[in-house]
Amino acid sequence: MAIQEKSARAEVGHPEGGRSGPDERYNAQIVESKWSARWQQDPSRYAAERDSSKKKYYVLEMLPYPSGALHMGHVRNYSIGDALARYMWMNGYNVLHPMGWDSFGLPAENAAISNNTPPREWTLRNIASMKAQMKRLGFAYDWSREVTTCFSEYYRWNQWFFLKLYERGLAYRKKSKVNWCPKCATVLANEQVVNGCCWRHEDTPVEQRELEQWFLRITKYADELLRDLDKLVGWPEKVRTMQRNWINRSEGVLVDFKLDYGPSHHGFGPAGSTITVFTTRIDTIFGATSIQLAPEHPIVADLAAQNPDLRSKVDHLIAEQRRARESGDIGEIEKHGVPTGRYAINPFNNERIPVWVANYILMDYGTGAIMSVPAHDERDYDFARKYKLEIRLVILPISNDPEETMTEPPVPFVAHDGMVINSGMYSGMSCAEAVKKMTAYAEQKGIGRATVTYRLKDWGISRQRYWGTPIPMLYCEKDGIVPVPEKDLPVILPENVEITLTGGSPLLRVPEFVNATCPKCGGPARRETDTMDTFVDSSWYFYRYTDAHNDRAPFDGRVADYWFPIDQYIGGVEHAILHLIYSRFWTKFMRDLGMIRNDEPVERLFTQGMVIKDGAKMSKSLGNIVSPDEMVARYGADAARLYSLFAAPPDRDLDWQDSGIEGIQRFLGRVYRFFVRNTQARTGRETVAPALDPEARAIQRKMHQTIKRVSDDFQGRWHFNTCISAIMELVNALYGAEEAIAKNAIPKPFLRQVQRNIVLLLAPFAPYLAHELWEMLGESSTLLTAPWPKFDAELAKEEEIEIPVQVNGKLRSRIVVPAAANEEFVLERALADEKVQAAIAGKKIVKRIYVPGKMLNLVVK
RNA sequence: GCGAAAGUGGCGGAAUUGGCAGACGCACCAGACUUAGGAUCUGGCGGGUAAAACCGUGAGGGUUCGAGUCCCUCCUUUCGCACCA
Repeated sequence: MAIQEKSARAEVGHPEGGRSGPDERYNAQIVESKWSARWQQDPSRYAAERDSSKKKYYVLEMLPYPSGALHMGHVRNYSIGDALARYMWMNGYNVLHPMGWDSFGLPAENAAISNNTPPREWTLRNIASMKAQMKRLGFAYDWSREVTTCFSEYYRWNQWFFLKLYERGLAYRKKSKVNWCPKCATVLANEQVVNGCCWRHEDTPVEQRELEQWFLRITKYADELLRDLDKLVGWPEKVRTMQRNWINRSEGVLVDFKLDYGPSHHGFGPAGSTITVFTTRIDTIFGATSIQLAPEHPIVADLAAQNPDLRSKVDHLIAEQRRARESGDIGEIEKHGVPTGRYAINPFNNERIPVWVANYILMDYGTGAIMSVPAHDERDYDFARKYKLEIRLVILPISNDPEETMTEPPVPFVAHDGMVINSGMYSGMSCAEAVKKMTAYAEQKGIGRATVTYRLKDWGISRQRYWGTPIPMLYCEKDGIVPVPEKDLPVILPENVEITLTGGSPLLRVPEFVNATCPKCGGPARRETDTMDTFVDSSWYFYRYTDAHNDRAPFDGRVADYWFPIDQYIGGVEHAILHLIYSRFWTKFMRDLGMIRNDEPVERLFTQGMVIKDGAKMSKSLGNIVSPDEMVARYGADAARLYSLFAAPPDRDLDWQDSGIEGIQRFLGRVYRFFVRNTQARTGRETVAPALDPEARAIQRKMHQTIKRVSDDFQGRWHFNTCISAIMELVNALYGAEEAIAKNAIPKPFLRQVQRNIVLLLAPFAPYLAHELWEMLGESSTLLTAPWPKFDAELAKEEEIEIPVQVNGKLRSRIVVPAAANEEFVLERALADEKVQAAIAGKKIVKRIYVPGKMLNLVVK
């Protein structure tokens, strides 16, 4: 209520007033509606040029999910991107600044269930309202290139890509353990599991299910995805590290240990007679004193089949691992295990070592089996201590001191740069040498091979959901898995589908969809009813912007070639390993298809901080949401945008304060009022007199300094908060000069130049006010492409500078000297200063440090 | 546990290269204009003092003529990774 009263009153303004009368008051609502209406009339206003001779600049903000309304995080993201796009326009670039909708996904289905609205209708309605919000906020998007991923014009190309992947063996179907979110009622990719829970439901533990699924062979590009991270120097180091960790390449050796169950044993189970372990430390193999298997290892299943006691113990370990995974503190659980009573032979020394099952061995990494070397691995050490297994030292530290080398190190000794001992013919070698020789030996004897293991797994893209891209595959009784022929694309997602979160994919219950004809034999076939992960949609959408209406291909490679790579991509860090790794993979695949020539999609990446309120991330459950609509209604779009840039540097979290945006609103009003009071119609000739009075000169200096500060930040740190401070300082200086203006001490043409530059500096940040003032100045050119102001380094220089004078490092006085003064002059003035004299009285100057233009320090005794 | 970033007035934040700590804004205080102020303008605003001195950038050490900034130890917060063999 209070809010409404307030805004109502602000809109009307107040009939009377002190210094600022009614016509001086800045009414953002009226001014912004006026410009908004004008901008709508020219849809090609922000269109990128085709066949331009200008240098291109592709600036992109991550496309939103059409949830229904923008939140402040969006506003911040887009305010950064929009400021940059406008800055680049003003610098003469051919700018591509598009926007679209990541519009497939589960929330649409949830909405369908809770409000009985079809997902498509719900989604399109949301898009319409969010698009209106974006327009009201004044973001300069080229809407002629809008991409909506839930339209068949778009998702048919997802299907087309899928066929290409399938042709090249990069899409395959396999039955495997997959992550299942019970709330989403669908499978999740590894990347979508966060701390053992669903990425969308942080309190819902992910379950494991055995399902037939489609996978994309992203691991084929694992090495390149890792290697090329080094090239991405325009990316935050943090994101590169996260991707490196996620891919987690490790070089090692697979070694076969033959099972030796002894004479009483009758045959092996279906899993065979060999345990293959993966190790990165084959040099320690003579120190292996047991084999440890993951509880879900097939050999364990064989052994447990004959041993009910072992079965129950193993089941216990499996349950424990699952609990740990779900609670997210894998790694914290205590290590324990059970002996199987069986043995395996170390192929290097023919030693019989016991086979155990341990809860710290993961089935989904390496081979799910390790050789345990307690003396040289911390986990193996803990385990061996607990179960009294032998700890055998086979590596010694190397030191320059010969005596030290021979000293036994405390175990576990995990260094890689030691010397091998107790290892037969390998004793005396360095670790590195032993690794080489032992690997060669294993390969020669056929008992092992060098290999590379990744944590990165193939990308499971099947989703048992309705609102996504249908996977263009058919199952024929006679011909098996058959791809839908390219000419039959798109496979259209049917409408009027009953949506529930139980009973598998909703498409299963649509016979017209499921029942199809096999293109090979003409017989009956069943259509794949799973849809694609929505991260497929976002893996290549930014290529579509370059050629958004192509109906013969996803895009024209020649056009994409002009625009790619994206010069600047801006979004939240939460996509560091999801979207940003998938889209790198997709780019490499498209390159290998011959569609594009770039290896990477994004030249520079910027991850903006979150918007925080009262110390917590804005969320509905905490009730600390600030609605952009409300901010626009109360303070205007300019104020909302400007504040989102002013409150903190863009890479840091932003603490939203309502009183802060009021300050920004005041600033905009101050600028406006200054223009209203001091703008005069342009006279014919406008040349700025070369010599200015000191008061005008001070303004001129400040103006050039401000231009420099703002320009520098766009080129460098993007600390728009300080840019805006700088503009505020310039405006404050003009307020201080109003008396001088009144008595004509500031030449009018010069003042006009200052005003013009202020508008240009404001244009990327507060486009509405900037346009209003541009018009007020009588400018007829398009502000969007008006040249960015240049600063003159000479004019920005101070003529007189204040030099702090320190005595023994303590500030004692400040003296004002001409900027060009030399050291002798500064010293002379300093020594003449009373306070300095007092500080050095009776002492001798033993040293002096003069930093030209910065400070003078006298060291006295 | 490992790794990264951060810690500055009542608050958001400045100080880009080791060189005047606290720009700019908020809040607050005072004055002006006012019937009125939640508008606007002007001034004040780290602590301390009558004024100075002096103290002050998470804590403690160090390097330096000089440290918010560099080095060492520690604390706190946030983020990432976490039985990865």
